[in-house]
Amino acid sequence: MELNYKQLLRSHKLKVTPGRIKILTYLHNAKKPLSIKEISKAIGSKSMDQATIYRTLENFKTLGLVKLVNFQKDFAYYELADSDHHHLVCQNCGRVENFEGCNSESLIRQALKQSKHFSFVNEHSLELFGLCKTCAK
Amino acid sequence: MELNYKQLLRSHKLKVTPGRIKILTYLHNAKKPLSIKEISKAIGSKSMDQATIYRTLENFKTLGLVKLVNFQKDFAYYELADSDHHHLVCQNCGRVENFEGCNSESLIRQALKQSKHFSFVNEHSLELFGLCKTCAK
DNA sequence: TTTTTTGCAAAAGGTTTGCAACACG
DNA sequence: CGTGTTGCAAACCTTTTGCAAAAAA
Repeated sequence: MELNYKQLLRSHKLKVTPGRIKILTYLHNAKKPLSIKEISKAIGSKSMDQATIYRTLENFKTLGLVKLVNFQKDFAYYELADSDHHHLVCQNCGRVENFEGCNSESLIRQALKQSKHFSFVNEHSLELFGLCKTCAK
Repeated sequence: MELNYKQLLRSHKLKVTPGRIKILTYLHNAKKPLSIKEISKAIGSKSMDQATIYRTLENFKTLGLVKLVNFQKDFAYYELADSDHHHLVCQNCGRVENFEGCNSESLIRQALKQSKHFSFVNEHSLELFGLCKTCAK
């Protein structure tokens, strides 16, 4: 497990450091997007400075290791870029559930057909906001 | 035109003020999401304080007059909530084009079918990021 | 006149940056 | 040992807030 992360970092020409391993491990275990605050708290603010966490995630994002997720909050959420899914988000309690099969190919094809000025789509963001069953009662 | 905005404001129990009319008019004319900075510059920072613009848009958003749009930037973009469309965004020059027909009903139906914990979706965000034809050359 | 709205200035909160010390390879 | 990485503190930028003055109804 940890070995995979070492290789992953090396393959991106990043040095293997305890902080980077911790962040990757925690993101993996969480199985949902995490805020910097959550990551910082989980890892321990004494063991890793916030600035370093910000720099690490920015770094990972640029290299495509990690995705920035839009939860309509005023701070950033990140998740590992290891699979293609989107999120159902509870507007009341913040619960997150993944879903797959957004059929982005046909969506993008259709958008480009309508478009006058675009011929290429690189990435897309899609999130659904509603209420989980507990909060809907 | 302006009369419509007066009625719109009154129907939401908001007082009609020059600033509110200006913001609605400018959003209408722009036909694309605008940042606070753009709105402030267009309206004239002397004629309307930034704090008031923030308060006005927050207000409009709560009342459903305006939508917050996710452009993966670190500041907010708003547009009039008068039609249902999404955006193609150029990652190089920032150009924005609208597209319609995202087929959200079937998307939402499919997501809820997969979901263990959700039974209701209230709203969704969807944006496509790529390169416009000019920047793709 | 009564209530809402605005301007101003200060504060808050998230994120970025410079630089010297440190650690990986 | 050399270069990439980290910690610390300060700076930055967007957004929010308190309060008194001004404007709408």
